[in-house]
Amino acid sequence: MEKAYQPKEVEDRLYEKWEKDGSFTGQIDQNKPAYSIVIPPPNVTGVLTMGHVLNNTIQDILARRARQNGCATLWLPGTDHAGIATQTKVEQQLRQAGKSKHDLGRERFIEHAKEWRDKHGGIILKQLRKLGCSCDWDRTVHTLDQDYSDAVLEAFVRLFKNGYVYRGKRMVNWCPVSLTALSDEEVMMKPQNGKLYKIRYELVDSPGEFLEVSTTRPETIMGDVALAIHPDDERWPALQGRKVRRPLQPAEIPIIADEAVEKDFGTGMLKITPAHDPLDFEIGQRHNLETIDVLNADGTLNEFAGAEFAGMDRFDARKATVEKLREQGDLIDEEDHANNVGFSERADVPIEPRLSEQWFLRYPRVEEAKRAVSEGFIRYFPERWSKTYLHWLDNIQDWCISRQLWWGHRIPVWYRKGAPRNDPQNWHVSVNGPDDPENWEQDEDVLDTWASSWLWPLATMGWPDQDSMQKQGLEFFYPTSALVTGPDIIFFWVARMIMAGLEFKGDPVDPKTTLTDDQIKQRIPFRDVYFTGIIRDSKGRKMSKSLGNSPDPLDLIEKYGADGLRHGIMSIAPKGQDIRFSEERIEQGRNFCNKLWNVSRFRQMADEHTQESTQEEIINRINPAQLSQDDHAILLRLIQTLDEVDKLYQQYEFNSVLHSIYRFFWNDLCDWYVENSKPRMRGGEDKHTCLAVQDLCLRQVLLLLHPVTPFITEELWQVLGFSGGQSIQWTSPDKGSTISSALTNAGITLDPSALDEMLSIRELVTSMRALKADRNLANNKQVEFSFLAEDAKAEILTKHQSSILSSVGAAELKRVSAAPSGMPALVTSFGSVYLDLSSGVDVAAEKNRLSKELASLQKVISSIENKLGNSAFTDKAPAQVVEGARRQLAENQAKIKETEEALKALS
RNA sequence: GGACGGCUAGCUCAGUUGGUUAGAGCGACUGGUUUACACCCAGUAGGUCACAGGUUCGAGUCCUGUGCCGUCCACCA
Repeated sequence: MEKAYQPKEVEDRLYEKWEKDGSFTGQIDQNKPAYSIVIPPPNVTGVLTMGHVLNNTIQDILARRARQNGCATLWLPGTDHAGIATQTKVEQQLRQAGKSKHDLGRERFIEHAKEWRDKHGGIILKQLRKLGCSCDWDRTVHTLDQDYSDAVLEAFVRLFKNGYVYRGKRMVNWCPVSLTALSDEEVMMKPQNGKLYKIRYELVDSPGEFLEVSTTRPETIMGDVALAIHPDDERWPALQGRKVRRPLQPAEIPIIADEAVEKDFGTGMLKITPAHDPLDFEIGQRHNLETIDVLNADGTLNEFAGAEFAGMDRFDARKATVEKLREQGDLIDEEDHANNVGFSERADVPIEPRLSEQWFLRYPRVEEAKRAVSEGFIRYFPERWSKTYLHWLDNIQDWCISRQLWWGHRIPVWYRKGAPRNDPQNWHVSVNGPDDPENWEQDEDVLDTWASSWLWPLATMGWPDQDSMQKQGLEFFYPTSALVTGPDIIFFWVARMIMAGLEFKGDPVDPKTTLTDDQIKQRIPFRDVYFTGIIRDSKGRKMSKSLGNSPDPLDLIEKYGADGLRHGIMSIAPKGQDIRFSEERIEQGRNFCNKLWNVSRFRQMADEHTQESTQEEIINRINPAQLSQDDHAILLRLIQTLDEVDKLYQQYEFNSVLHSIYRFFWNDLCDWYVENSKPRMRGGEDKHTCLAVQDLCLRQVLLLLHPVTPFITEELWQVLGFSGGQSIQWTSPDKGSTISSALTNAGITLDPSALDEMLSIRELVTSMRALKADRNLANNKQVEFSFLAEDAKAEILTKHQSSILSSVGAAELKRVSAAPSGMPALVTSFGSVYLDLSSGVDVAAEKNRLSKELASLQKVISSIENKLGNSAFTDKAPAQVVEGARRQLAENQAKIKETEEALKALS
């Protein structure tokens, strides 16, 4: 074995073998419990980020643990077509070649985009393999696959037939760069420092008299169709029904009253521009006002804005209109104003509220979706996200699902040629289109990407085709066991998947009928949802391409190994908290693997029984008569750890899992047990027993760690001969109780007091080492100790003598009957320990040290005495606590006494 | 404006249902080639648990309020 673990020599080889052996294949097996996960499909042209590493490592841990536990396990991978993002990239690339999508036309553009996707796509799936992800790659799905596309259209058609889908002219969020409508969820509000302009409008019937109105968007004044005041506003008793002159594109517009106007904001007067503001649109509807749209789709002004501004970009036009108003004397005031502006998530430009014909979805099964989570049929980890989810459902708005793009699922609606489109009589809605296509033209728009990915758990398993569902095991694997994703897509994806599952899984249910609890349980797409945190850089900023603060996971794998990366990221991922990334953590993950490697190497150097070491065989190698207290203690700790880790895994407490394993493996097993086994292995009679105990521990540690660090654990599993010719993937760690009973059956009963004993011996060793270190004595300098203790304690010390000596670096630890004078002393729970220094002792320094010790003991004692002197405490506190305090008092008093004696002995 | 989360050692974080003297890793410092590992071992220093009240025999932990940081929702032109 190499001196240090070399991941590169192991990872690719093992991954290839696993894949070849079909380890990742999700076999339907009615004799086993099913365990399934569908991957949150990454953008097909995306590359692996740290977020993916976290997310997919967790999924892999769950999948591998399920396989170990004997489940029929499916982790289903795939990608989504990422409508806007991909189309934008392809268009960009065309533009560089001096072309636009219109030059190609729809068909050829899509062909082109597919080529582009196939060339640049799928990288991320290869990267996931590097990370060790155990996906069933034969079942990789893409949202634009034929079957998947059919499912998406089928869902649309069914929703349409049930009256959930409708077409309408409405105010939507328009992205002037991507030239498409967006859903509310795709709009991000950003605080902006803008200006609030006060503009005057002249009263038509009273020239020279003006009303003042505040606005942040003077470039839309040409679209004003009214001014509005609040009906109860007493400042303007007689304005209603009168008219003002619009200062740009002059026209007479009425003054109206509407409750939506805030009396206390600005001047209390609102200009109404129904084409460019959602609230104004509503008011316009109420008062039957006309709509003047002064903007083009790309955010430039159109001819209704007047020749002077037509063609100008909206932000240039803002400046120009302000100038014009200033010249006319209509600009009264201009002040700084902070407000929130909606930005397009993808293009990162302010969206325009825009009136347009779009397809909308009224969500199905909203009430059942709430019940699914509030009743715990679906469990959220951490639980608190359920509140966010429920709040959204309580305030749910219809979903604008049409996008003015070409890249995506084209809406399966055809209009009769030459007939008015707004009359549903002239519509044909079906998956395959009309039988006489020559008389119809299809809707130009495609569906929002999320309107395809919301079917992910269903459509990846063959829905809606009966044969495919049968073959792909929908009934077996659905509901999936767990979903691992970020809380940022609760609305985009999680909530929608739940509603889709409730609506589409199983036999259709009349929209008016509410689902029963049993139906809900069968239809939900997943049982547990684990929400990861967001990975931030060391300064707490979100990782992003533009900041360049996101490391390339592939570089990290190259440097630290996939296991190192996985271990590192998992150890810093508290449940649901954001994660502060730093490369040092990954380094620690690598170090952990190396430690595992080396303790195995140490074990192998002993060169015995490293073939065919099954659990039974290992236990048989133990000679019960030779078991030391240390053996008892480490086995007890092993059992504790097995139970603890199992519980933590079930709660998705991954960082605690690793912490627990770390403590057992590194602190207890390596630092203490293996160190203390060295003298025994020098040829003591109990060498074989000691090695067997090591094997037992190591074997379980590998099993516990395998989901997290699959490569190194598989490698060592083989090297140490635990395999019996089989991969580690199919063996689960034991429960504490099974190890216990296996030991009992072999005639081994563990002594429960061994644990405490080991801990106090370790404490003693620590103090003795510190006493040496204080005097600048090197660890390996063999010194002599003596101790003064009562018989019972002395017996224990004698029992542990050899490991104390080797751990501390001492030649002798002899019992004395009186305090030796002039020696540095240590008061411990075992009695007083004296360090024999051949050279002179700095008496003053020793006295100082002991006095400090005494003072701190006295402080502790007085606090306990206070407590015990308080009758309220002794009366009300549980007897156990009071008893603990008494015992503690006695112990500390004894220590004081000994310390005083030690002080005396110094002089 | 509303909701949620965070504030514990220089840094990153643990800290179960309130109960001994608040822990770990990293970093710092000191010492170290003992039959694995310097990607290691041993040890030391370092904390008014954000702040203010309250409940309690007892509060990092429970309650109320405040501050700061972060996230989400809403969107007064």
